[in-house]
Amino acid sequence: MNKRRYEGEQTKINIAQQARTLFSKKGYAATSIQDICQAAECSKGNLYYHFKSKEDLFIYLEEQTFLDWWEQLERETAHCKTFTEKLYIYGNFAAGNERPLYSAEREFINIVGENSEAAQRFKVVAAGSFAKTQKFVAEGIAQGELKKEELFELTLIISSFFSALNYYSLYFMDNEVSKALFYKATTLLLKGIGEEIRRE
Amino acid sequence: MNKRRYEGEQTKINIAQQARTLFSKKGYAATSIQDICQAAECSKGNLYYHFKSKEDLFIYLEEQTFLDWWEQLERETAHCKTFTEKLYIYGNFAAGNERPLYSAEREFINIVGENSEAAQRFKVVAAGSFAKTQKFVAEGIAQGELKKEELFELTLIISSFFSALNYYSLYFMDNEVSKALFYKATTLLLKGIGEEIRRE
DNA sequence: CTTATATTAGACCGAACGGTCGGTTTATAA
DNA sequence: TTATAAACCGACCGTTCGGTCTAATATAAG
Repeated sequence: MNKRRYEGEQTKINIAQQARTLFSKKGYAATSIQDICQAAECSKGNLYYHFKSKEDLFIYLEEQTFLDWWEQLERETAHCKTFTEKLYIYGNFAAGNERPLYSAEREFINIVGENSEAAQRFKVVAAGSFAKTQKFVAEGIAQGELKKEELFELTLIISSFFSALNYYSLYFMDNEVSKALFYKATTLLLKGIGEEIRRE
Repeated sequence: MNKRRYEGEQTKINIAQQARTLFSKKGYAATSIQDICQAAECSKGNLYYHFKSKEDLFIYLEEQTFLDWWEQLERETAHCKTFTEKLYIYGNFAAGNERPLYSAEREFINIVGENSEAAQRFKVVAAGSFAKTQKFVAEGIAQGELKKEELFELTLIISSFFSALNYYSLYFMDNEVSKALFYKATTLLLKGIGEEIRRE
């Protein structure tokens, strides 16, 4: 009972991957189960064998992506000495497609309903992600590289800054150009967009 | 042929208003025509008498909202002497619900298709809005209050900064608290989140 | 070989959706 | 008063969606 199990696992992974691409590209509602099956080259029955529902699949992706994202970030920032360096890497990550479900998240909540079980599960994941970011930001403050603003607010500002830039920049440019923009944006976020002339 | 015309116009306005609220709260897909009819207390036939389709209604709102938004902003910033003052007002605007279709926009494009006629019409509106913002930012640079960064990039950064903050802050707080956050965020955007200790 | 189980397929279902259509109401012009 | 057209209604239609179900197949275990 091994080869069978393995192949099934592979199928599940493949479905998840295709679904992630589609959800991130087309959003939650506009991606139908049929679309996913077509992309993954599997039948509907097969998909529903591996996932309980569309909601379930989405949340699975959300959890998965969240874990991968932070794991990778932590690995790549392990060698950094300053928080500033880490922030640039964080920005570079956000510029990529590594966590591409932003645009579908709110949509998902809207459709399944704010108080549904699915929304609750989703919020647990989101809260976990936010907590990670908050810890990340706290480090920056502790190291004296960020202004001593209220932690929650500062985290909200930083995380929304990057996620939005990702969201919007994809309208206009491809990934490579986007990364250059993110580098500049990180600098501006750190040093401000304002000219320093006035020292009132 | 007067009272009739007037009432018809009122009905249309009412439908648009209710639709706007719903779209901004629930998104595009999750808001059904029935929902809108129920909120506007009118029949489906009546809605389709005033609007050609759901797409049409959405684009109508987008145009309408875009015009109102800038008109109001220009009125309220007319007295400002510095760009900085204007930016705070811009931020305050973004914190409110005055242009609430952000979350539904990408969704809309996804659903109607990138190359559909509806998407093209939408993009005209979006481009108009972006052009306005760009002009706004250019003023800030010209007045020496913003760093002389590349105009397009700086505009993208600023506009996405505020729209995202709006998007995310609504997860956590109501409008009043949100406005306070936006004030602080504007300051940080101008002066940077980084601590200035190092002058390497 | 037989049996149990994991996996896959796709026809099918009811619900909900956007949109249509024939008909009704009502203010106004004649 | 009557004719007209704007404004409005809600039953209805075709389609698509998420999801189910039954049958078939492949494989491990006995």
